[in-house]
Amino acid sequence: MAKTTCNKSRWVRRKEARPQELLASALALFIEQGYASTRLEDIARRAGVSKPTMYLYFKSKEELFKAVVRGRVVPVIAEIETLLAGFEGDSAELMRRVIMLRWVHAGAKKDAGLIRVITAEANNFPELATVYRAEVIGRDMRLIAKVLDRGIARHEFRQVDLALATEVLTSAMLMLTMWNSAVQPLGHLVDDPVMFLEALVDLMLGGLLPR
Amino acid sequence: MAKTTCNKSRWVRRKEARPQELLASALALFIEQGYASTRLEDIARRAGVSKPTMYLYFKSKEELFKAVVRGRVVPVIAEIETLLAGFEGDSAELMRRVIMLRWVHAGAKKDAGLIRVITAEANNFPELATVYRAEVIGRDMRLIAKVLDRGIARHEFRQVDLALATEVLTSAMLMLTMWNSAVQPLGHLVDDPVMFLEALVDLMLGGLLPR
Amino acid sequence: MAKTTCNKSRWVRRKEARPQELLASALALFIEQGYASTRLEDIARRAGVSKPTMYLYFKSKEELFKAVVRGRVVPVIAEIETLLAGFEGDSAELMRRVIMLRWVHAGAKKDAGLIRVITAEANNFPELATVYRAEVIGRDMRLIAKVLDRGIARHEFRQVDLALATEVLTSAMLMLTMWNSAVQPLGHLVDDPVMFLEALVDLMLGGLLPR
Amino acid sequence: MAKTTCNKSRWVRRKEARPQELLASALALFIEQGYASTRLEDIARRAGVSKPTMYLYFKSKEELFKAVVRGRVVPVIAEIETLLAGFEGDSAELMRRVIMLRWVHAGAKKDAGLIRVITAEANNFPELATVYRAEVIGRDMRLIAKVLDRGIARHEFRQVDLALATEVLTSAMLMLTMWNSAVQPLGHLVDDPVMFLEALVDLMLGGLLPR
DNA sequence: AATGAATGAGTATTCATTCAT
DNA sequence: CATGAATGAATACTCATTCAT
Repeated sequence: MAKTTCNKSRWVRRKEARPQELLASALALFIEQGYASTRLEDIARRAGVSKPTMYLYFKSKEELFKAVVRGRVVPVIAEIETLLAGFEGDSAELMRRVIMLRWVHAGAKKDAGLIRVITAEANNFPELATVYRAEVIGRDMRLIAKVLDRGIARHEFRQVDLALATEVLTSAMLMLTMWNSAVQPLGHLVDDPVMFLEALVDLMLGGLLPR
Repeated sequence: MAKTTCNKSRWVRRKEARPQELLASALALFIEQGYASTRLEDIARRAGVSKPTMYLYFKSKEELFKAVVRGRVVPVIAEIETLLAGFEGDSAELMRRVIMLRWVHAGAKKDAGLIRVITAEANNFPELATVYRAEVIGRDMRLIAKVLDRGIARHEFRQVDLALATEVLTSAMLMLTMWNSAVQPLGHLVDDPVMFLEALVDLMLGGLLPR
Repeated sequence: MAKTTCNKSRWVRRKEARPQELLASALALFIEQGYASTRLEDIARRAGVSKPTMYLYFKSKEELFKAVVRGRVVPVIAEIETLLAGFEGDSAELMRRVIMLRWVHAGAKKDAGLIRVITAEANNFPELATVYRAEVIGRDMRLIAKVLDRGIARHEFRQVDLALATEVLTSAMLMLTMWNSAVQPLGHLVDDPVMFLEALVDLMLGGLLPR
Repeated sequence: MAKTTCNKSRWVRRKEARPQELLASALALFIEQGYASTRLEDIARRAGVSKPTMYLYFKSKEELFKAVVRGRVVPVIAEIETLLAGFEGDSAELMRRVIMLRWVHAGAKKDAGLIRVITAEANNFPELATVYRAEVIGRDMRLIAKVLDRGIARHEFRQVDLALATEVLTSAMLMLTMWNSAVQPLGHLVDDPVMFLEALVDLMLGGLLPR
């Protein structure tokens, strides 16, 4: 059903695809240039439509931005959550896998750069920031928290403060995401994301102190 | 005697102070609203001058922005570096102190939010991003790297990869800075910065695994 | 039937006509007030459109000016050239006719005042001046030169220096044009253009010296 | 008296020289760039003073311009007039001399380009144009008219219309002046001013028709 | 549904002009 | 007298948004 849309014609398919094309175009440009610096006209052109067409689907530039953000809110890490629901094995390994998966499925993708835009526009779009914080980042954190919780419960991890440890881990991951998406000019804060993440996990698990 | 400059006329002359006032005003507004959304007029008003006055000191909005960023480049953590040059004692303690100092002296200040703006505008102002990466963030990283290096040399730390460990630690710190400056609407990613940093240090040093 | 385009709404669409209307408006105002003193807004208003509309057709005030000038370059005296191609009769008469025709068809028209603007802005728009000199004035001169050449070849004129004689004749004609277009305030340098031209021809042909 | 100004000091001399320096600077720049495009600041700099200084001597940019023009009104051709008052000899020769003198003493000088500016700004500064027309050009014309009158009276010239012949001759001369001052980009309408003038005189006197 | 054409409300920037010293 | 500092009033240009087709 739903997804089977036996498109009567290419034209009809277009009609239904338009919003998605616009959202994708907007997302890409917002990430590249920021919200304020991105011209509606460029978004339209990139989506292969004319400027006024956007107004058929979104009430304003602001609404378009909101739609872009909300579009990211839902689907991101749902899969990861299920994937790991049934995991057996030690929590250190689980942690490693979760973090890597989350990177591959989300952080590494170009779209992840949206977090940069939202952070930048936090004061101009408070509600957006709030929603994003709650739905996207919050979900990330819950993911991490679960793993930590499991590790502690199973005495595989020290009894650290759950909330704080979650924050620390998430911070490093998010920073990687932001930086990685900030394209060329910032120069890699991080040489190789995967190695960075491995080091993160290693340090988080084993600490600096010799044992 | 006499001429006790009681200037209360239409305007006041303060050649010396003006640039600093303008830079401060611009910095505050850029952090609050981002580069593109900040109107020159607002910067001027906040600095207590009229719009054209800025052009007496800066050639354009862009130059003003660059000056703002360059102004941050030099002084930030010079003090910390000296402070710690003569430190005696174990490296774990040193790490704790460095991170806390850096927070108090730099990250906690409102100005630190500039990193958000630069990250956001990285593609629009590549040179700026490069400079900032090299001069400001780079210095941060060198600071951390020194501590790690010392710890490893003295066998107080495990023999981790220096570069990667530095990246991990710095990332978490920078994320804290960005988030903390993103004011209200993003909601605290981090409840209490100091506790966050303590947790960071604790985890970094001791790891999650029980010993 | 039906849709008899009775557009009386906030604005009207006339893609085809607009550029010409704008050019005409700009030409008139440039001639009246000069390039620098003419405000884009006035040009727009006079053309019955809003300011931004001009940017739909011309990239900048400068481009608009260039277009105005280039628009004059082509068509001016083409007709005269053909008209006179087949002329039979003595060269004195031909000279008289050419000069009068050129006046009626070009110099007497309001548009001719453009030469004043171009002369005034010669240093600010060198390329324009060059083009105008070559294409418009140059054509005028070639016209005159042909007549002179013919007269000399047929021994109807003295064997004067062709180039110089052309310059002299053209100068007087152009001055008439400039002055005539400079409207009221300069006071007529010339009382009656036609009489002026007749005197010019008469003097040029017969000279002052009695024979 | 008057002109002997035994300047007490260099400083005092300065004070008296200032207006002249400003006028000269303004004249040069107005000729080069036109009235509207010339910035007060540039005029001041070229005169070696600061912007506000001009306001000590002239009420506004407009007044400065007027002063520039009025300054030209008086002295220009006074000398020529006297020089020729006592001329003996035939009028053809007189005509030649007058025109050449007038060129050397006035038209050839850079300042003569002012006529271009005034022509350009005729509509914006009507009074100026009127004054200039009457005082400067008018004097030129009277000069020519005298010569013509003399020639006709002495039966050395044909009995042409005095006013019209004057206009024709003056036009060519003025055009030469305007063009010559319009610097490089217009390309010489006239290859060599002196040869141009010789041709002018020759044609005016002898005409094109063979005798 | 889609768009070419048009515009209102800005925004950075310039420049003649004026204070206060 | 002279000027560094400051500004009000413009002006070119941009951009999100809307109309009419």
